[in-house]
Amino acid sequence: MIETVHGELSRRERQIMDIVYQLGSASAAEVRERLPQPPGYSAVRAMLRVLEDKGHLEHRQDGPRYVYEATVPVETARRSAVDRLLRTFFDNSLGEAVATLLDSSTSKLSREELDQLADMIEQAKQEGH
Amino acid sequence: MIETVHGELSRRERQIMDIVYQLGSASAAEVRERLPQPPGYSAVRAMLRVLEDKGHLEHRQDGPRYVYEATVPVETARRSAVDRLLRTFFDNSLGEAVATLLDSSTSKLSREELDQLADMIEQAKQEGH
DNA sequence: GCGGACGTGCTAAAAAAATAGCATCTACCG
DNA sequence: CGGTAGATGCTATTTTTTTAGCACGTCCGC
Repeated sequence: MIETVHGELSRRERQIMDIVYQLGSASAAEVRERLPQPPGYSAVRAMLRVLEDKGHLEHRQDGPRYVYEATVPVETARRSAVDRLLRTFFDNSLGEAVATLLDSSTSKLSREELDQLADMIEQAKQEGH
Repeated sequence: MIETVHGELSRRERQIMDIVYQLGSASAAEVRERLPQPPGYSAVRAMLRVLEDKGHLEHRQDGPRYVYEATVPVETARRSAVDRLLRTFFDNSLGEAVATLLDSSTSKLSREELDQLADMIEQAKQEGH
């Protein structure tokens, strides 16, 4: 079982990885802007370097600056993040989890999205039996 | 915005909080058993104490031993964990998230569960318009 | 009642993480 | 050009995390 993002990372490292995943790719400055109680610029750079050493990030040169990106593709990281959430908070019950998502107050689903989901469930039923 | 569990915790602290949430409540020994590369027993106890100091845990006496529990109710922690996941990996798209859950290879949904979900979506449609 | 297994509290120490500072390099504008 | 803004690579230092150890208390079976 791979934990990919969480589990073995320190506090700041985790925060940084989250930001990088959220943005897709990011420069040191972009990361810094989004860090809570952001440390100095070089602190951020130092941590990016560490994360690169550990193999979690890689950079490419973009003009004058480095742009970092996760080595583990977002789909994979997402998958394991979901698994982790499921395990920790939903006792691995997919149903419960979907239920919580659906009644999320954070964001509303549009009619189309609901239809899409209904289709997906329908399809799951087909495949299921 | 409350991050409740993640964000401000150190590596071990996070691991411990996850375990406590997963179990509902736990003794030092139970936590230790589940920690990856578990440290010594007193190390675990020390961290539980720290987490209690910080206000994340509280304990009650259960016979001879302490049993720890999160101060923030599961529902709340769950909610903010979900929000975080949504933000980090799904660009706040509920639809995408549900989709990922549904095609999870980790666990299959039973016919009943699928029906339940269909109902929930139906209901969301009702409320929605 | 006595000894051991299993608790706890506290403290000290080792290890890791987080941060800042400096020297240097490069691109670009006036 | 020359200088300024913004990068980078290192290294040193401070702070936090993580861990172990010791002294003491309590419950239970023999």
